[in-house]
Amino acid sequence: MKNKTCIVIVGPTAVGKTSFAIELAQHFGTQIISADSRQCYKELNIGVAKPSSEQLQLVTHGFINSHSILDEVNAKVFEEYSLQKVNDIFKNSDVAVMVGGTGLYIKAFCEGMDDVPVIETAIRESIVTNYNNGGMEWLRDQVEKNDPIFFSKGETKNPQRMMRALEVKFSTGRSIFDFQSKKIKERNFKIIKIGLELPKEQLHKNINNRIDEMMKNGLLDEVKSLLHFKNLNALQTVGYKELFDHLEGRASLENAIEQIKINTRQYAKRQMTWFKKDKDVKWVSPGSLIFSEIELLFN
RNA sequence: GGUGCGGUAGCUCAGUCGGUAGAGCAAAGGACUGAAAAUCCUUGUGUCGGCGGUUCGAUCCCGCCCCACACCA
Repeated sequence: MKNKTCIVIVGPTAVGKTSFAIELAQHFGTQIISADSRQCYKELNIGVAKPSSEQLQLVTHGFINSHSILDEVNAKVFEEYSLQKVNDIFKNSDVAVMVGGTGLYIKAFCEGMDDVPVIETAIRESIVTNYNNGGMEWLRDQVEKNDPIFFSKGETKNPQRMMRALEVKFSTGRSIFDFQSKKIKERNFKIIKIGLELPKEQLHKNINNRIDEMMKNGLLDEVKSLLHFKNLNALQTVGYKELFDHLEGRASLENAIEQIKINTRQYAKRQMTWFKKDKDVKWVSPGSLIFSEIELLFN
């Protein structure tokens, strides 16, 4: 019998996850683990809608400001980080709260990633360089030659997936599909998933308001200070990439802001596509759920 | 008032040497096990500005009108 429970709060950006999770954590007297692929970077603040310093003082948050944009962060890193963190929390509490919008990270935490050996950076870099020079033609050619299994079953129009397949093949001699067991890892605690949902019009209103707020709070200055790092993976981020375009003369400020709003809506849509597929999620509208109802879900 | 250039999908525009039309973006839906706020896939009927004329047939040619922009007066 599992006597520990992690409540996982999911939902699209700007739906109200942060404050909901804080209230929940306070109610249970516990801590929060963020599951957000951008809020973990200490250099990114306004544009990633990080909890305020006041909020961070109310409840201890893991995976917030825990990494640098220079670090390599990915789903596997998150799995290891979050499992350790949740077990720390369980030493003092029966309940932990996870909140975030990065579906893959939450999946990694709940179900685990298959173990693939770490790839040498030299291998990865040479693939990226070759792809930049040779394009999709080179990539498809290499995948067809080196990993026919992936070539027949994988996404052969998706450069990121193909590069991943290639680096695994070059590094281990095996197809990435060999490593993918599709087995769900057993966790020694119970997981409850709650999805926050709003009507689309309301969500879009929240998104627009939030972005206008970010601009008032100085997002442009924050982005300016990060211009040198624009090629880092951590800065392939909505709110930053569009303002880089503006700072480098490819877009007016007005158009850049409009583009942030569009890209954020599209991001929210992708998040909903991901979370709606997860049948374990219990959907509620923010503010409508009483904590005692959540306790009922424990059994 | 005159001349010129336009008026085609929500937006920007292409096109049909006359046989009722298509790209990009947006939008909608979806996928996604080490970049995931990333990456990728699928989906295009719209009085082709209005009214007439020519024609078997007009969004395309002709006439008039309306609207926008530019220049000249």
